[in-house]
Amino acid sequence: MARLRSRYGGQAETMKNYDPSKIEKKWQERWFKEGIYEPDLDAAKKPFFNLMMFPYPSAEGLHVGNMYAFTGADIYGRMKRMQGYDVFEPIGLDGFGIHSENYALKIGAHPMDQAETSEKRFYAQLQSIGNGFAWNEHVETYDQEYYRWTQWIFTQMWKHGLAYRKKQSVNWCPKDLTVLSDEQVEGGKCERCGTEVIKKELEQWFFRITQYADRLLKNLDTLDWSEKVKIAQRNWIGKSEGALITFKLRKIPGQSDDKHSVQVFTTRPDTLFGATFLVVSPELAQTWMNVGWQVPAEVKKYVDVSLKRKEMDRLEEGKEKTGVFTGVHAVNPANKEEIPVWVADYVLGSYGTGAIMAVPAHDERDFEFAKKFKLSIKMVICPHYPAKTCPVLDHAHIGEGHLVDSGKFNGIEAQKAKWEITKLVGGERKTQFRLRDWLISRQRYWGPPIPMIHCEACAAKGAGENKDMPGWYAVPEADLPVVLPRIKDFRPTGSGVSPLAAEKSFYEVKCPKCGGEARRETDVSDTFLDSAWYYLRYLDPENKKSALNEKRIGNWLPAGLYTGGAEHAVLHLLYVRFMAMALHDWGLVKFEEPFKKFRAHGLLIKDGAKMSKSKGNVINPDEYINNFGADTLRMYLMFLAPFEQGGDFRDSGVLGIERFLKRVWLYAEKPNEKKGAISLLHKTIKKVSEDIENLHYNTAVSALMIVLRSFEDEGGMKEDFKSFLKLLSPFAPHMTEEIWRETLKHKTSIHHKP
RNA sequence: GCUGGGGUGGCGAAAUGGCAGACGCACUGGCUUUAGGAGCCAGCGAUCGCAAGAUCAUGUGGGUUCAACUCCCACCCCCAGCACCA
Repeated sequence: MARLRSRYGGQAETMKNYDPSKIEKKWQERWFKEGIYEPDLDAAKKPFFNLMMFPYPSAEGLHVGNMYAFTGADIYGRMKRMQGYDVFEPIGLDGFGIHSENYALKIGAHPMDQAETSEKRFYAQLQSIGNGFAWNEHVETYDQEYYRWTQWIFTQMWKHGLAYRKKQSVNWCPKDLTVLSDEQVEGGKCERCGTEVIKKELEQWFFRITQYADRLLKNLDTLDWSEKVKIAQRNWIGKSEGALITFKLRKIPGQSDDKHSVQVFTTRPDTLFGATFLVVSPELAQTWMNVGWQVPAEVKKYVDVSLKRKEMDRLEEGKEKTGVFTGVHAVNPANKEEIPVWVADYVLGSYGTGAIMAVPAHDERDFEFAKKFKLSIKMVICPHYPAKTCPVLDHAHIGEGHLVDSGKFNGIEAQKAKWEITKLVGGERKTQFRLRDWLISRQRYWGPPIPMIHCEACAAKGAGENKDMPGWYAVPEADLPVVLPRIKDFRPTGSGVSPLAAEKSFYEVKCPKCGGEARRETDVSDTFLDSAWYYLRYLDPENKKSALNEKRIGNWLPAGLYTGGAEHAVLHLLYVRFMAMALHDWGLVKFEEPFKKFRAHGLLIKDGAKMSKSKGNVINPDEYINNFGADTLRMYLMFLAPFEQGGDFRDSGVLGIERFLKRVWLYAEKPNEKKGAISLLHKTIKKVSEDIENLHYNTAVSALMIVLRSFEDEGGMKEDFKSFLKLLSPFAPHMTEEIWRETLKHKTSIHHKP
């Protein structure tokens, strides 16, 4: 970079004609003044909501990767405007949350001050990239007038029975003394300091996203989204059709009777006759111990050790399976055989019933476990039926076949006997999802305080807004927002509560019901709640009466295009769909799906690695904009590769685009007005339109280069050059505007909708 | 392990059944210039050849076709995400 700067930085002579530093700022200011990117939100006839994921301003400034994403989205929007749409392209800051708080901690600033600094810096940078942003409609998630409504949404969740509290284990980093969200844990280690994450039992708030699992899954089929994102969501939701089957327990140590039983979930009830043992999760074994079952000491020890480790670590180390026999036996309800019950950490407490029937002959994991502990393996599905040559297995047979050793079901195709066998043993069909409820509370400072109040007196009387959770009340709407107080020591406490729990003036509050002494919730909500509804607020950010402007929402949404990173495939993009469905069910919005079309952009690579701060290969766009101009950088970024593929950033490539734009500039000064190759221009108009529609910006740029060459060599009429400028204008909005209005003397902007 | 994307010159990439390498970077030669790391012109996959031209070439091995980067089968490698979900 230093070399490039010395090469071009002060070279007034070479920059004499085309000086982006002069024209870009000028047009940015004039566009804003003229309001050319502000559609009429109430009366637009052809609304097109061009939405892009808003950035979290946690780092030193805007990253060239952000600029890549925003420019790519902007080009699409600019084409839509040329096609006659009223394009609305807002931007904002996702400034609440752990990312921003961690950055403030790192540099020793207060998050409130840091937010102010970052906001100025980000908005200045976002101005400089030349997008057609609607600056009148920005939102910042840490703004009181914004989070007031985030809190309101929380209270609505509560009122509709979608918010609840439950004790649950969470990720805990013992060095940073903080809880971490799942996405901040990488391979069992803290994303920030690399310390082994442990788990901690804490009472937490959850949103009942699982209630929407089926709809979230089904609607995917109707969406025009990047296929990889849809697949990731399907896997994450993880629907399984199976059966719940009950096994009676016997010989329970410390229990005199045989009344107890255990229920398992299986997708393969057809293999029931082959179930030769049961396995329960350490969590379930713990509950048995809690009610006084006298299990052997080694079982107790195994359960203790397993529970101390995080589920994720258990899975990671799980090449070699571990487990112990509990001493308990169960009866296989199909053939009445008595089978042993083991406890092993390969069975998860959080999925299904926390217990499985093990069919080693037809399940890889059970097979491995049975081999290791020398448990019996009984084949009940024969792939070569009726030739009864089922050999000794060296791996589980999970494929198809006919049942054998299965009583009256012998000879039947396994798949067909599934539900018959379930019926025989009194089991029930059950659809199971992998999706878990959304853990929404954070024991941190920098977020919207959860707007809930707990009253001991009411709880004692069993009073409250939810009979399952006596004593809990939502903060009344008139009392919102619950303002996040400025406190001196905002560091995470390490004791399982938010720093707000040390602020008496914050948590001491009157009960909204009985008026007695009550305590405010001191946790804040997850930053993903802020971003689950931000796009709705863009349409009326100043609205003091309501979170949503239903009329405008009806006109502008679902959004025509949503773009962003694929890393949010199952986080933000799932939460935002869930939220839209909830709002839909409450009658506030008309759609269930907020984004008709979603496209994930690719990642920028530098020196063979993904750009990231830890790798030290992050590019700040400012230097490039200062030296070459935003137009050059925009166009260079788009020229790298197809937008959805990402690109390989290298300094030297910028020069090619700079040369091209200078030639455009020169040509505008001294056009070669001969007839030229008209059919080439027409083909190019078609190609560029199609390429932009498909987000193939790189080939659109190359087509424009070919046309310019043809103008230079063979000439082109003025009208043809104007067409060319229009095609170029989404990529280089400032320079084309300068030529359009200053050289060609047009009265209105080249970016005006026709 | 599963899922998705990908493998083409020195580099980023085009071409989705019809002259492989468009467009750009880098590089080489020339012109211009007081000079230029500026601009312009030309060349630029490999091998052989003074040249015309010939042969080879899109991860590997097979196949379909008059014709394959493109379609089919098997395999290898890279990137991203998920990962004992019963």
